Amino acid sequence: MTARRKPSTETPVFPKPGHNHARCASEALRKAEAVCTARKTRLTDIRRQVLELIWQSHVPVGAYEILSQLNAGGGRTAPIAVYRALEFLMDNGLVHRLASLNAYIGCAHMGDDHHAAQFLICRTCGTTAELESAPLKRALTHAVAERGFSIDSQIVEISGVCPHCRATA
Amino acid sequence: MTARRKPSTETPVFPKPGHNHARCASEALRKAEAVCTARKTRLTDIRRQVLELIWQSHVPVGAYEILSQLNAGGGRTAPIAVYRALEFLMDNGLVHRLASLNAYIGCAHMGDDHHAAQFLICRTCGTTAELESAPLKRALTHAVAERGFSIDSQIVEISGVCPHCRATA
DNA sequence: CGGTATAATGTTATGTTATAACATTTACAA
DNA sequence: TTGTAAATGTTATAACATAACATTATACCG
Ligand SMILES: [Zn+2]
Ligand SMILES: [Zn+2]
Ligand SMILES: [Zn+2]
Ligand SMILES: [Zn+2]
Repeated sequence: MTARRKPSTETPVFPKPGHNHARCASEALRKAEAVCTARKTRLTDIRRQVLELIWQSHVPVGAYEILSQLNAGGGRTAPIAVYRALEFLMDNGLVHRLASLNAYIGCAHMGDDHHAAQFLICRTCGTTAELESAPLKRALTHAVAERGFSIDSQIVEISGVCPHCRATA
Repeated sequence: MTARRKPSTETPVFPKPGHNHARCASEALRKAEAVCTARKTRLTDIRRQVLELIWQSHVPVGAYEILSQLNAGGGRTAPIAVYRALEFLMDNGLVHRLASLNAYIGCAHMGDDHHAAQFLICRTCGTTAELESAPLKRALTHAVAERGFSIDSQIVEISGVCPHCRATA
């Protein structure tokens, strides 16, 4: 009998170049609707548009890049509108901000109310994925507690080269 | 026989409110000189001034705050000069940038050529310390390798309340 | 339905952080 | 000393983010 890992403990795969991303995006939007319904918050037009633009890829996108895409058709949306939408999306756990890039990415675990995310950022293709390593989380919690420090929030952003770019290089 | 930890494995202490900080600062400047000598780089006036300003405390300081202190006596230094000094100091491992604060802090391990630092940031007093946890480093390295990712650089910034502020509250 | 409170968005302006491009000066060594 | 590279000066602008206040949309109650 061959031992097989349970799905829940499998190491997540880094997003592949040719994957069906339309599916990622539509799934994300569907989940976002569900989250907002559950939380009795409103996924308004502009908020949905921003979320859709963010989910165009797994590459983090800057606020002003979102803005220029919003205004591509001659719109006149102001920066603040984008930042307000981003604030809403982050408050509702739908989007994360990457401090090392000043950019935003869709949350891969909507509704799971994880507030502390760890990221892998490929410096070659830009693709970014959440790490979600329990051992890492434990090591971090332990190291911090050992120093008498109490955690509010954390940022873990790891920059490097993703498996696909390594293979291609 | 009471077991005592070896000094090298002792958990570093978070900077205490009343400590002799003048000593921290002078030590830091002395080490910085040594590092620059060893690396055959020059700790020029402006670079030293910026480093001294950064070492005024264990609270990270913004580039424009450094700038205004430099210009406090009627100077006319431009922002770019500060950024160039910061770039030099970071390249030489004398200063770190905190992405979550857009601020800079003196490196606690000058000359040890550690390029990956982890930080604890007190949201109450602002005091920030390097974590340098080997288990955390291992967990991180392992989690990343497991996903076929190769690391270039990493950011670990943990925000919370330091032991002294907890005690005071 | 109509009124009212709250949430969301619009509008304008400004604050904050960081870099580009090119000129000039300084340090150092051949 | 004189050529060269490093450092700094000067001016302008890019990139990221928020303040303050007006207006509009939404939901909820009577
Ligand atoms: Zn996808
Ligand atoms: Zn890649
Ligand atoms: Zn000190
Ligand atoms: Zn504190």
